[in-house]
Amino acid sequence: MRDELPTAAIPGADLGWMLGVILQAWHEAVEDALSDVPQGIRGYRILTVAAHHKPATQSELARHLSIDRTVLPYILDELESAGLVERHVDAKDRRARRVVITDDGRVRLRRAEAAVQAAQDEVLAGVPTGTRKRFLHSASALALSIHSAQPYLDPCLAVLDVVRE
Amino acid sequence: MRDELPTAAIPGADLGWMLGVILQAWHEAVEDALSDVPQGIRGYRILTVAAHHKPATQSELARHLSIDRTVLPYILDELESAGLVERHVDAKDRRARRVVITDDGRVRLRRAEAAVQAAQDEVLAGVPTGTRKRFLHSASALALSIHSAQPYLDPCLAVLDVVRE
DNA sequence: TATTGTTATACTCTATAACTATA
DNA sequence: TATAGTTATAGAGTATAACAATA
Repeated sequence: MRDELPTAAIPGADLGWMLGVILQAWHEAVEDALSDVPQGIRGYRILTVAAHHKPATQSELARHLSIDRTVLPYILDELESAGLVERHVDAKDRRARRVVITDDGRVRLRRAEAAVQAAQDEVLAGVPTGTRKRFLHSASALALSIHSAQPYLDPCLAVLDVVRE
Repeated sequence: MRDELPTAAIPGADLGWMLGVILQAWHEAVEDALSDVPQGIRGYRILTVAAHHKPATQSELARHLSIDRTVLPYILDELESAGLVERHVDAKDRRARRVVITDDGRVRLRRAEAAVQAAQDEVLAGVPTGTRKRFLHSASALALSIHSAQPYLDPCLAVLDVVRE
């Protein structure tokens, strides 16, 4: 370990600071691009998971979004009253609700995905293609490494367990 | 543009999500390692800037930390009453206070830097050295690209204007 | 008895507004 | 008049606690 760290190169610009700068720019750009999706980025993520994974329960969604489960109801209420998702009682465990995306939800998601992609491209536009690729790939590897090492007994979301259509 | 994006590869794990996972892990580990520094990460960053840059005003520090200037007083109060920094009235503009680090502050910072480094190493330990290096370098390039494109008329902090001892 | 989802409440954090002292 | 720093207050966001339904 003890790599050639940019941390040492620019005092005050530690890794956390750098990631904060990037993430903040990403958030602003993407939140802006998602003005027509209820609850913005959170609503978008819920739609994404609902569309591409097998229906998750609210607890699973909460863990995936890294928020408390008590925050979910009002987010889902908005998505549901906008007709983008539905809460289905799980047949095997009638306490749990599976969040299912509607046809309208899929249409809205499709538009949103394009908008998010465009916004993200703009955030990344300041560095050359090679740097961009290296950043996306290494960030992906690192995030999955951290995520899969989470001490959850009950795993957050089987991120790799994707339902391919 | 339109690179081979992990975004498309793993639905629900967009760039913002990945950075959030990494940054959260970093925050937890580092905040933990900085238990003896008043105000944790923020206190640490203030000490770092005060030690390695020419003394910044509180407005400059606020912008560097991406917080409102009204949040700084209570942070500085703690650092000052712990004897780690001092507020010096700027001779050229008696309204402004320059935040200066004390000798005790430098000692505390030295310990803190080692602790932060160790914590960060642990966060990054899950991926191979090459990935780690690529991540740190590309993140650095991207963060500086975004940061220098900020629409501040009054620049946040001349990150490159470092005072080398 | 434990867990899912829900609601109400309390708490934390942040930003807004108003003030002072300088410019 | 505008800006740096400060303070008090209001607002947004979050978690804590208590509840009903189900396991």
